[in-house]
Amino acid sequence: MRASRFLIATLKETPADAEVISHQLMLRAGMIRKLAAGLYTWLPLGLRVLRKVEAIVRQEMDKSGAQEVMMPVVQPAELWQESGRWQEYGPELARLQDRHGRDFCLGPTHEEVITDMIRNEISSYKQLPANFYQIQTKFRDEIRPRFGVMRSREFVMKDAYSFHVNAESLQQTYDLMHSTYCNIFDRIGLDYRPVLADTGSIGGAHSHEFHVLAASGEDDIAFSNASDYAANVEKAEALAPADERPTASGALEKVHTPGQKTIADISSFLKAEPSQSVKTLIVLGESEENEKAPLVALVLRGDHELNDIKAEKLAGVANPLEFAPEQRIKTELGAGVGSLGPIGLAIDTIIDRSAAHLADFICGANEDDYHYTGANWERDVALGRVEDIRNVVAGDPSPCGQGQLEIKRGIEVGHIFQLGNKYSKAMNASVLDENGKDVVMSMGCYGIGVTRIVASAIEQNHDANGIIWPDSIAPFQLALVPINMHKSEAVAEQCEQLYQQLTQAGVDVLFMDEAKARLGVMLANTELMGIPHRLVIGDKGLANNSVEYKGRRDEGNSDIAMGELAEFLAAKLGCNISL
RNA sequence: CGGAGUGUAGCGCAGCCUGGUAGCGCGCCUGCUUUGGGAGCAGGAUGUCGGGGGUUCGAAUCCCUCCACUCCGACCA
Repeated sequence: MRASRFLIATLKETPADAEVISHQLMLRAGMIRKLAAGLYTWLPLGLRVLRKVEAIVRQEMDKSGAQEVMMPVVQPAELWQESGRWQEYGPELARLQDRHGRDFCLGPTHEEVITDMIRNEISSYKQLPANFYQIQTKFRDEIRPRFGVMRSREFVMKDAYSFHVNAESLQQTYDLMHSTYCNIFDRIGLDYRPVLADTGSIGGAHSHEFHVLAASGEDDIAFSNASDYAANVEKAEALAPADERPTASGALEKVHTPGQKTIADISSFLKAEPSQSVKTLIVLGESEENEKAPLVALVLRGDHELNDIKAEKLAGVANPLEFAPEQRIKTELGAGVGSLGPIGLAIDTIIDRSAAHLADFICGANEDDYHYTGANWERDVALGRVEDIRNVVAGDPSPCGQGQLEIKRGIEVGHIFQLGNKYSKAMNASVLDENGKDVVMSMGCYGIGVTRIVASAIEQNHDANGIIWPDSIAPFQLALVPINMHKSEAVAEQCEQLYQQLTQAGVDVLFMDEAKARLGVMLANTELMGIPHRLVIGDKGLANNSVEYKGRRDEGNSDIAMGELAEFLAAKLGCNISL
């Protein structure tokens, strides 16, 4: 590509509304432009990267045996009503009507459409297992789009759906997708981890997320420092402490704690560690329709955080989790939220494993401005139902039994699920088995955020001068930079010849052929755009029969003799070049 | 939706408090000079000052209202 015929839309200054580095650099390098909140135009430079990511994803999916299809973005409401998600999905599902008043939505995902297709097209177990994928635009009307294409409303996703006669077959394809995803992220060159995950609103049993590790990530990932165990913090189990609970050593005492409400208040007021106290959260319990939900108390150690997802899955707790209104707490429990505790509490109480392990702890006395010290389970209050309801923290023992947990931030770029028969059952998608009997298919689904990969690659690969693309997805492999081309026929000729030869060898070259462009501008642009390899051709070098090479991560230039250039570039670019 | 903030040229911003000719830097166009790391000089183009309403002789500036966008919390690839 000749720079004179390519839109180089670099910016010197960082646009004010870009927060994270990948968003800033994508704007500055001229990859994307914002059209409206969460909607981006991909400029030629950005699209080149996006296409390279797509190509890798497509190759690896094809290699796994999956078949590519393309489903509509606009989907009829009937299918969503059939699966129940027309109601379940909420305002994130963008709905619209056609001119006849028929309801449609913009597809945020395609389980319904693929299941509809499969139930019509596949009727025998002999056609299974089968895995279909597409790379396509999705629309989710996110509450708060942010970070550029990292969380946009319209984005490109690779989504795949597999169909099976039984759970074993599903597990096989799931494992195959797991390794396919690893291949994809390995090839792109990302620092990532597969982690155990919650299945969320898509539903199903087993699930892994693939996270790119980056400080700007929106998820917390817990890792074992001694094994390859990794899980989303939402999902990571907090084990019960292994040792015995200490025995009570002090007497239960009620102390006046005027105005001390938060754990931090109480701890400093009583000169105790937050970990020596418990906090008591009141949430709504499960209820029948039209019935007032009962209150349920959740008891955690003072320094721990409630894990909503764990809590709302428990029997007796409303799903989704909802905190009780303060007014109800006050009237029904007789004390405000700052003074609650398990002792003498007349509602169902669920105690976190770590809180259950405390002895001589501090808790609210269920009377405003009073707390207990020296409280002990069994002695002062029955130790009722004990569950895991907290987020793990760094230093917790790993649930795998080896080592301790560390916590890092991750960007979710892929997610694989075993859906089971959630959709196939609701939509009556079945095949005949070898006995001629109807069997509802099992399904798996597998997503990759293609646009998000582009942003996360930048999050992991940049410096003060701009983007540093991994070779696998760079918009151009090599920048060809002439010095004073308009003055030197030798430079012009040599560049033109190199450009032709490299292009013919299949190398993606950006030839900075704008005659009067200043060197500094060209160099700054190639660095900002993150082009991994660069050749600078000038009269001085040519006089010595050499050109200058610099890798994007290299400290300085190296002079390459013309005679050795072909071999040198072939090694750098991993392809055959003859000059 | 709740909380915080911002809308002035393609981008980054000043002007607003205290009403009176719409500005600066970068970018863009023309010419000349320059050319081994974001050039210099000279000339030039570009604005419904987010929209609507009000106050006023007069509004970018004051008041009301609507809209958009960004950031902090719940969603997810």
